[in-house]
Order: sequence, then structure tokens, then C-alpha cells
Amino acid sequence: MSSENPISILITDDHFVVREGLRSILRREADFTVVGEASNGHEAAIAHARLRPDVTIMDLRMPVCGGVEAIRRIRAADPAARILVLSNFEGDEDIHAALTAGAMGYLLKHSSGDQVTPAIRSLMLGKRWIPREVADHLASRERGEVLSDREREIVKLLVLGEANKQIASALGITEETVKSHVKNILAKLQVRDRTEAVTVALRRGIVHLPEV
Amino acid sequence: MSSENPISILITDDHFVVREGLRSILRREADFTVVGEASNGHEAAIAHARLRPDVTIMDLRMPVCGGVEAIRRIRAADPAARILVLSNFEGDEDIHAALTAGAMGYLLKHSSGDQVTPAIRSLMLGKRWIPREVADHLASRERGEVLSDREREIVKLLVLGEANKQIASALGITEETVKSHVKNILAKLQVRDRTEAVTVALRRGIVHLPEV
DNA sequence: TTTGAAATCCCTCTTTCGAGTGAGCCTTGG
DNA sequence: CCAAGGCTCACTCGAAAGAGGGATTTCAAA
Repeated sequence: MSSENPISILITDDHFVVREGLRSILRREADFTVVGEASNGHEAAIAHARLRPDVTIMDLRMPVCGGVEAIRRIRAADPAARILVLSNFEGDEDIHAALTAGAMGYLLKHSSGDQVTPAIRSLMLGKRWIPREVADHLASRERGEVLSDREREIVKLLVLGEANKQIASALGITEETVKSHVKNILAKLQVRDRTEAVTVALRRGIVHLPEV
Repeated sequence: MSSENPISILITDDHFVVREGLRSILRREADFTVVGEASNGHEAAIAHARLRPDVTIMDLRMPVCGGVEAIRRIRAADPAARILVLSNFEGDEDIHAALTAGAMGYLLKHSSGDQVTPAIRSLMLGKRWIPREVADHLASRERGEVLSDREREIVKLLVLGEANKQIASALGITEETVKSHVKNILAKLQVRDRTEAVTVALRRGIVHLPEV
């Protein structure tokens, strides 16, 4: 808009090509200035503290330190920080985690790309930017039942293929208790068995595949 | 190199930001010309037939039609086509499928980005471009046992959480046969149960999570 | 031709899962 | 205070799953 108030932007993404693409898109706006880049959540938090950008574009799935954790840290240091998530993933859990951590906007990478600029301008006006597509996923989470912390913990072990007995000893509880939790998880996720529970949990972003 | 022989490039990726990033990177080379873009495998095959680019940059996981299928089609129409895969995923199965389909190079998106240009130049010299990181994954596949077509088919159903009985009726075979296959799958993937088999298969790119 | 791998099927046996039911303890929020 | 939900455990029971044996046919490679 006005060249008197350049908008400073910090880009966070572990993919070089994506960072480059964002620079290219943002360059088209005369009042946008990319003041820094980070390739993981840890770097992002440090860079934000130093640069205090008007807007931070944040990927979610990054090595070392994920985007959600970075959002938490940044908002803890600066509650007014404006953070725009740009993620591949549309799991309702990812979306919810990012927004409750303090993100003000959420874009999907496969969206047409002409949304980046208006999203940033929206955040600068103090308004959120949540596309309907994203909001729908969030709504589906509210409708469906939410796993408790303990249940989430169990799902993580289910993903590793652990048997109930092993989960029990890992968590220091009885196998009966594990079975009880698993039963509740199956009901909440509306699946028939633990294997389906794993794929649904992965799709919804409740847990992620272990790296390598 | 020489401005007399501009190298024409087709970009295929479903993410706008990535396409933009590639354009930005390729623009720096005076003899590179991006002649077209495609956002899925189907478009890529059509665009390639029309444009006959010197090099095609290809993502693997795309909606409608995946990259591997696109590579097959393009190479069927033009066996000399030079295709450079640029993928997030490092599952040994993805890598193997792309290379046997006819890809001449394989880059990972999280690589530093300064590899794109040399990779293209390498392909133009008729040489492959397989980073050690990628080659290692490929080697790990060769070491480990490879699933047969039938076993792969069964794994797809395992991912959906189907019970042996349901898999049996879906494939028109006996439950005993399914159990036999599952047993072999567990042995080949070196896992304890079907749930772990699912996560390992997903990590290795043997199967993918169903969309939505 | 022999060898081997893949796919099919069968049988036994043990372990694990998951449904069903119930119950005690603790914390949090009306 | 009390209800609600989360976490814990117990017991039964039928249904799967998986280990461990074989066995057959087919088909392609050595």
C-alpha cells in the first residue's frame, strides 16, 4: 500500500525452493521486505527475537524444532507477533495446534499462491486469515471427539507397532489399562482396530511418522 | 554455458510456491528457459508432448496423476526425455519406482537448492544425477527384501485397517492365504505385527496414505 | 532340466485383541 | 457440593492374529 510503512517479513521453511518461491512472490509487493530466513523452528525463534518482523511465515513440519513449538516460543516472547502458517498438511490436529499456539493465519501450500499477499495484509490489519478449506477441517475436529493426552501418548506407541503389553510396561501401567485406553481411542476415532487407528491418526495429524 | 543453446525446462509441481521458487532459481542461469509449467502428472505428459523440453523437473506426489506415472508416459512417447525428480520423499520405493520409470536424476526438496542447476547440466551431458543420500536409500532397498506385487496389494489393505477375513474376500482368496502373505510381509519388512508393517511401508514409500 | 520364487491352501496352537461390564480415584468446573 | 471426564484396574469371553509346520501349482530363470 503505502511505501512509507514497509512490512518486514521473516520466512521460515526447511525447503530452500519454498523459501525462494516466497521471496519471489513477496518481491512483487513494493511495501514488503523479507528481513530474514530460517530453516527450522529454533532458528525462527532466534531470528524473530532479533529482527522483530511484522509478519512471520511459518512452515509446520521441520527438523530439529517444529513450527508449533516455534510459534509458542515466539508468542511467549512477543504476544503481539503475527504468524502466518504455510503448511502442506491439513490434519485437523495440526491446524488446531498451530492456531491455539497463537498463529493468526493458516495457508495450505497447494493453494493458488495468490493468497499469500492478502493473508499478510489481513494480519497487518489485525485480522485472522483462515480459508474455508482450513476452517472446515477445524470444524470436523470440534465435531469429532478429541483424544486426551494419555490417549495421544498411547497412539504414539501404537504407531510404533507396540503390543499392549509393551505399551503397558513402557508407561508403567497395567495391560488392562492399556486395553481400556485403546478401546476409547478406537471409539473416538471411529475405527475398528488399532491398525486403522494408526492411519487415521496420521491423516489427522494427531501423530506423525517417526523420522527415518 | 553458451547462450547459443538455451536449455528449455518444464516445471511440474502441484505447489505454486515451489514452481515459483524453481523459476526464481532457474532464472539466474542465462541459458535456462522455463518453457512451461504443470501442476500434475497428466498436465505434465501433455505439456511435454507439446513443448518437448530439454529437461523436465518432476514432483512425485501430485493429485490426479502422480509423477511416476507421468515419467512412464513421457518416456514412452519420448525415450530420450530427460527427467529430473524433485521430491520431498525419500522412501526407497519412491526412488526406485521413479528411476526404473526412466528418471535420470533425483533431488530432494530439502537439499540446499544449489544442486538444481548442476543436476540439470549433468542431465544435459547425458549423465545421471543421484546424490549419495538418495543412492544410499536405493541401496538399502536392494539389501532388504522386496515385496511382491501380491504382497504390496495386501499391504494396501492393511493400511486401511482391513482384517484378514475382509482382505481375503476383497481379493477372492482364502483367509489362510492372506495369513500366509502377511507372515511373509512381516518377515520381509522385519516387523513384529501388521501395525508396525503399516508404518514401515508408509515410511519406505511402499504405499501411501489414502487422500482425505 | 532343475531350481527357486510366488501364490495358493490347509492344520494346529498360543498369544493378543477387542467387546462388554463394572468400579475406584482424582481433578476441574459449574 | 456434585457431576463429568480422565486415568486406573479387574474379569470374562469370543474372535483375530501370528508362529510353526506342510503342501501344491505355476512360471521363469539358471
